[in-house]
Amino acid sequence: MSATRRMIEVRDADQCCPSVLAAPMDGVDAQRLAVGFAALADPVRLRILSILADSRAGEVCVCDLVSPLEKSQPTISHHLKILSDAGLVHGERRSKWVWYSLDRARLAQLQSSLDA
Amino acid sequence: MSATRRMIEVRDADQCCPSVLAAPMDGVDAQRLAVGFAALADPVRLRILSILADSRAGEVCVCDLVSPLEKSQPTISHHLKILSDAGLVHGERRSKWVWYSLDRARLAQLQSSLDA
DNA sequence: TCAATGCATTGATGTCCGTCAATATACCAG
DNA sequence: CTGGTATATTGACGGACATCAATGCATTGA
Repeated sequence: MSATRRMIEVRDADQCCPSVLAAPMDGVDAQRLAVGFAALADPVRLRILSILADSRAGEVCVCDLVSPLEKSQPTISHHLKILSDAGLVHGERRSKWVWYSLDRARLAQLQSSLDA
Repeated sequence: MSATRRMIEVRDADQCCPSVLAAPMDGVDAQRLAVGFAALADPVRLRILSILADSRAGEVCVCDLVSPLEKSQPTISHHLKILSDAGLVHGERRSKWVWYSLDRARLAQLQSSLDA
């Protein structure tokens, strides 16, 4: 899988944001939403999002996450892949480093699915 | 455990809603938030919340959940306990039935933890 | 070309979770 | 008290997940 290929699967505007409270949800919508919240259901991943949100440049490389989170580098990569599959972050390779940034729009979608 | 005892552990207003995006989160806050999102990270539980939100009286008994969700009664009870422990629903016994209702304030807390 | 660095993937391990059958508990009607 | 109904709990099973060591791949610099 090439680096330039990795973005095509990320998002489809229609399939992301049913509302929990607006109407009875069918199993398919519920399953999709559950995957989104599952990405948020881990303290390491929440802290990754938090660090990304707080970064000056809006992005950080993996090497800058390992030490503050006190997890191994493979573990951090694992969590970044889950966040990336959920559309919450995007990674871009620049020379030796991969820079990850937050997708605030995707986060807002999940948030709005909880609208009253 | 008696029915009247079950409410004491439910909530403490201070411990529920750190913000993901406002500042770097410590592990304790992240852990607490992750527990909240984990309660939302299952399609059956999301559909329970959805059914509760859509109910006329604002509450439904367990017996009204089993058939639409196509899960066994113990499974539904299991999910209701998880939602209850997370403070997202509350159950009240009235005669033979236990009526569950949505805690919209708790849901709003989780939602606001994703504020930009 | 070679060694070093940054990141991803694989494989293994222990733990947690969703599910249901069986059982227990609570309540009510008779 | 007895039987029936509604819900909760227990125990067991299979699958998913978090974690890390080892390894692979890509990039850079010498």
